[in-house]
Amino acid sequence: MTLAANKNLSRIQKEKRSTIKKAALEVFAEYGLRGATLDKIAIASGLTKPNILYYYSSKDKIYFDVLNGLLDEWVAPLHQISPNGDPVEELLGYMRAKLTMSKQKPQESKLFATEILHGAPLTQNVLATSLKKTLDEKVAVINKWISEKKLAHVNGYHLFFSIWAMTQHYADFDIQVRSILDQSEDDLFKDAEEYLTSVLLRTLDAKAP
Amino acid sequence: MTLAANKNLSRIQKEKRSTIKKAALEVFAEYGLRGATLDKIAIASGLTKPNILYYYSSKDKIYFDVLNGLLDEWVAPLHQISPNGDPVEELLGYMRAKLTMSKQKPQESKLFATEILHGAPLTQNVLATSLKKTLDEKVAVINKWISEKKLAHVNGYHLFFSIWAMTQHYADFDIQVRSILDQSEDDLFKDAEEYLTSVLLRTLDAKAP
DNA sequence: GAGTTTTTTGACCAATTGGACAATTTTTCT
DNA sequence: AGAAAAATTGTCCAATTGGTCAAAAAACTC
Repeated sequence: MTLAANKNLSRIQKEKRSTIKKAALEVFAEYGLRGATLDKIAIASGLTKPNILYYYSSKDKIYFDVLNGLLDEWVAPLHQISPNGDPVEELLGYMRAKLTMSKQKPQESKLFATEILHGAPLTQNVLATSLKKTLDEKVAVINKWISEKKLAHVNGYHLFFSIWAMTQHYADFDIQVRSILDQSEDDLFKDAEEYLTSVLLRTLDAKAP
Repeated sequence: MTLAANKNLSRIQKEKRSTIKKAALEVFAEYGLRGATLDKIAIASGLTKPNILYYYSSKDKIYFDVLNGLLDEWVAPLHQISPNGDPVEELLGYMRAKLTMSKQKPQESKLFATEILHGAPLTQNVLATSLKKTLDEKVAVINKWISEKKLAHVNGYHLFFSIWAMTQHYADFDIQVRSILDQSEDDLFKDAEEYLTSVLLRTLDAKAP
């Protein structure tokens, strides 16, 4: 956790804060920080505006709290990559975890994308410290694997960028994807996984030029 | 052009509309439609707010005009893919064109991303008709190439999705990329092109399982 | 250069916004 | 049950917003 959470909160406080965060996620994901209004969050949560401000002293505080909850979740799958596993399997697993997040938590992905797109006012710090540190470590693992000939010679940083980009695309740009492909969600993600698996397998295969 | 443009406009009208659109692109790309204000556009353009409203009757009209100019540009490289060229070269060229756009027109990319992310209120129509039509054609070309054994057996739609995602990522998420990689822009895009070329070459190679 | 049209602007307005606050209601604790 | 604490809400406010309008200033025509 980035912030001490649920410390000395009553049952009602925990419930209401959770209700507010859930509603706020919907609204922020759809409208962004500046486009979201307390009235919209109030309606989405079924609470009154002053009641929301009783739990969060400002709109920005809500945004901060929602976003902080997201960041940990966003980085989490990265920690699952084990230096001891099979390189290709580890990275395929990471891609699948990210793709699953896109399917099951599209709002979170969109909110994160909006935040970065608009200058990452609240996250730049975390990106430059915590995320960079974790990623540096994982890229070191990649480079070790490459030196052991277990992986094709790829740029580790850009490998992760491309995995992020390709998987999050299905959440962030879902409207575009769905304008073009008229499939059920399950079929779409099945095809996506198949395609991405094929791309990664070919990209990472140590036995290629 | 999506709309009849510059029809019977005086010199001043052309100049001022262009000034407004340029300033509006900056502001919309940074703040989104709802976060952008006429005051910000006024300051960015050096005009007064009523003067802007003399040329565009509303904020939405400005957004509409700016976005429409973008859409053509966004789809254009797709038309350059020729069924008669070498398949891999054609698709590599397309990827490079999109990557160059990300480098040279990041604001356009961000504005487009924001629009899609927030539900594509103005573009959904274009996506579902014009873009879908063009993409269907190009995927047909891909499938022809595959049947001629000139290309690996890939899902054409997801191939394009991944090219879009990977190239636009460098514009849309530049803040994240730059938080992690502390390079000059030129070096960054050189590495990106090298990596993406390698991914595409391996993904598209007809002589692989 | 007078007259007409186009462009520009200061002052203003109504609606929406984030937020304050006192009063009321509900919950909790004994 | 009754006091104290916590939760809820109706009402209000100042700031910001998109947009109007009449008057002034420039630009263009003859």
